[in-house]
Amino acid sequence: MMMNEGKLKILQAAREIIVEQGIKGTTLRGIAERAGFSTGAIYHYYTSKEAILYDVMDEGLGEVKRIETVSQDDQKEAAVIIQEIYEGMQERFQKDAESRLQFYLAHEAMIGNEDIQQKFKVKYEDWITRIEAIFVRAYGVKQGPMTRAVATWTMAGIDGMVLQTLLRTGTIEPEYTNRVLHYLLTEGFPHFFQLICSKEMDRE
Amino acid sequence: MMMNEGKLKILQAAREIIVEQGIKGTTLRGIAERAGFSTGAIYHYYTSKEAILYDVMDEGLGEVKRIETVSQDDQKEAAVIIQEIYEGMQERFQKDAESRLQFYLAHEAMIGNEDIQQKFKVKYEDWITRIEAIFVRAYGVKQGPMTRAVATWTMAGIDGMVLQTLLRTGTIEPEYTNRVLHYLLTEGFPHFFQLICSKEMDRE
Amino acid sequence: MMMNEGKLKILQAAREIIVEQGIKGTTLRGIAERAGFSTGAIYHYYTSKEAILYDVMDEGLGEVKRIETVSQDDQKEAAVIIQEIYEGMQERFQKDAESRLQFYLAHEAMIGNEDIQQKFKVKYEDWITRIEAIFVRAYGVKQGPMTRAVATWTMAGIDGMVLQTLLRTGTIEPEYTNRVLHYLLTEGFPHFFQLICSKEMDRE
Amino acid sequence: MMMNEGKLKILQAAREIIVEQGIKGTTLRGIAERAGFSTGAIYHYYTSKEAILYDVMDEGLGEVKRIETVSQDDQKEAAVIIQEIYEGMQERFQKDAESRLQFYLAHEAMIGNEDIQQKFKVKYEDWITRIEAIFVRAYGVKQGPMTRAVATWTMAGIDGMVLQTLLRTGTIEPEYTNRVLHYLLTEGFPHFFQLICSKEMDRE
DNA sequence: GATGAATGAGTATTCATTCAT
DNA sequence: AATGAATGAATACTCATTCAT
Repeated sequence: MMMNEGKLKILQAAREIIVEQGIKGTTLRGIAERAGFSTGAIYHYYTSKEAILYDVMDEGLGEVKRIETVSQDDQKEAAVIIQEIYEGMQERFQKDAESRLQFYLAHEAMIGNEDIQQKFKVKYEDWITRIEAIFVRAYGVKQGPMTRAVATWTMAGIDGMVLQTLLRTGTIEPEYTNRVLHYLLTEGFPHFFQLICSKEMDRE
Repeated sequence: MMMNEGKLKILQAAREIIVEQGIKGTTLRGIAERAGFSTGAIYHYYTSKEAILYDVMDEGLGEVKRIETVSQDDQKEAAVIIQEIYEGMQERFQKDAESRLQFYLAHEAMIGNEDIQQKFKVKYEDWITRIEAIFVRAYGVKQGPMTRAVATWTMAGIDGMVLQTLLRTGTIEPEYTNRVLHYLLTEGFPHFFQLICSKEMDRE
Repeated sequence: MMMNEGKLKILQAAREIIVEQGIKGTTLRGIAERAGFSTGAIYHYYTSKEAILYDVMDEGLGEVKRIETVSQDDQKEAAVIIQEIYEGMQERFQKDAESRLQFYLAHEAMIGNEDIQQKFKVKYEDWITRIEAIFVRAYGVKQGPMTRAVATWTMAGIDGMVLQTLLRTGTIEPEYTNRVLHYLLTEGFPHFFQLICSKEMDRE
Repeated sequence: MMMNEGKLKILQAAREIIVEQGIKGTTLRGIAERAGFSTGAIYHYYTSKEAILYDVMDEGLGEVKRIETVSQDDQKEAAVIIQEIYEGMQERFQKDAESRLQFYLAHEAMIGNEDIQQKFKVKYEDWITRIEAIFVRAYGVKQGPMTRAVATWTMAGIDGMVLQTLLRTGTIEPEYTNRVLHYLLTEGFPHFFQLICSKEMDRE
């Protein structure tokens, strides 16, 4: 998707304003001003405000990696991989602006924008698949509905923690939740998969 | 808090419109029309739109129990308690409209509404404390930062799953995520607390 | 003009609010509340807000004496009479609320309310006539266009000083303006009338 | 201060409506219509109705000289100077629209608009200072609290006469009040200052 | 392409007035 | 008489969109 300089400026401006003011507080004039255009000029690049928001969402969801693909270096031990994902999540919690944009877009999607809903579906599939792949490699388990389910809950847990961070609920020190996360990744999940495997075997 | 019929009609109308259109799309005129009032009549019950939204939120967050307080019947076995909380969560995932309202309010809180932010803070504290209490009783562990941390993650997981539900990501069948939830509650968490306890002892 | 208790309460309330908030800020509901009535009840006493304002003006202008009629005690010396009028004016400058009401009504009259304009005309005639009478008696001059003109300027000066007081211009200490007023009344005006009289005689 | 055509149109429209209907009756829609704009267009020039009124006042009070600065031509005799100020006042009484605007603004200031109140304070100081300077030069007296006090009363008298004119009290023919004004300026005030000076000397 | 003035429908809010009770 | 809920037109203000230049 070729995108000229003007469009990029507009998108960047829109993203910034959405993060600062929310979609409700994002006006065309505000976007134009921040992008360095006149209000009228915007219409040379986009036919409507709606169109801009659509592209913001498109780009916004596209850019976010959330969970980086773990390097395909097979030599790495499980512990290293887990450490990497742990640090990745930690980093995720810091990215306030990006998370904010994400939740604002989710909000828009919920209101009924089906295009965005479809994009979210694809994105979540991608994110969860990546997490699942990491688990499969790190824990040496067979990929299947249960690995997917664990990955889904992991994704959900991250979303929920980010939400609490954005809402500034401050109900607990990160120190403790991090220890839980670390334990889950290094000991809880492995143990969990063992239980499942043995159960599955029991069934067989 | 006595609440007359007019206020109830207005709140109900506001709630419905928020769920359908989001807070952005919720106009006073819309509320008035759906409540069967003229625009001016609204002001007999509420001094501003802000005040209506505040009440919607107050009621909205107040009504939602999310995790029911576990009955104080000490005779119950851990398994029964866990089953109760499991079913409570299941039920939670069904309440689409209520969840939607919750996320819209969260959105508003993020944009900067400090009243709502404060409410959320209080609510999350309450919810998490309840979950923690259940864990303490069910698993027979001592209450402390780690029980709180686990409760916080549980809350986060639920939020994240509700979000995925509302976004209709449909990345996995509920059957599997439910099994993960069930395992976590019945075996994962107990084992997890054991690990922590033994670690704590090692330290000593 | 018989006036029942309800009407009096309403008028008093209206007067107070006008003084505090101006006519613009005077609402029927506000009047009703302060008068201890329901909004609807007002309409048993007055057919419209306009009618209330009209009565406020009627009463308002009627009550104000501005320059009290000097007692008709002929024994008094000029100096005493002048002292009385001087003190009357001093007192006038203190009556902030009453002055305020007066200027608000004048404002309304200027906007085009002809009834009020007529009332003001009558009132000013009355006020000026009183001042003139005092001058005639105190200075022992013959009543005529010139005594009237001096009285008119005196009235104007008082109005202007009250206006500056209400506007809080604070351009000078009352001490000095009072001395000017005192000199004018005790020496300036007598001298002034002498000059005129001699001029008039010159003409003859 | 560059002021484009649109702003000027709006100010002119606002001024006219204020004079016709008072500030209370001055609506944005009314201004827009008379200025030949749509309601929204107004906001390209002014950020609020408040801002328009502020500019009206700023211009309104700024333009009004009331008492022109007497030419600094030292050759002029006292009589000439006094004649000039006398004619200036005469002219003042004619400017109905301008005076009306002034009283409407004063009304607004009294209601509590602190910006306008401040402007009035500055303006009155300026006006009175000018009158005082004229007196000092014309009568050859030393500037001090008493010259200021006389100037203040002169200003007050003018205001009061303008008020009576606007209210159409018509209690006396201008012929007579003008004669009083003329006598005051040419003989009353000089004599008055003599009296004061001699009194001051008596004290010493 | 670019500008920014102009549009007009839409928003929350106010308030004199009405009317069923 | 009295209430106060209800009305609806009016108010200031916003903003996506258009269009002459």
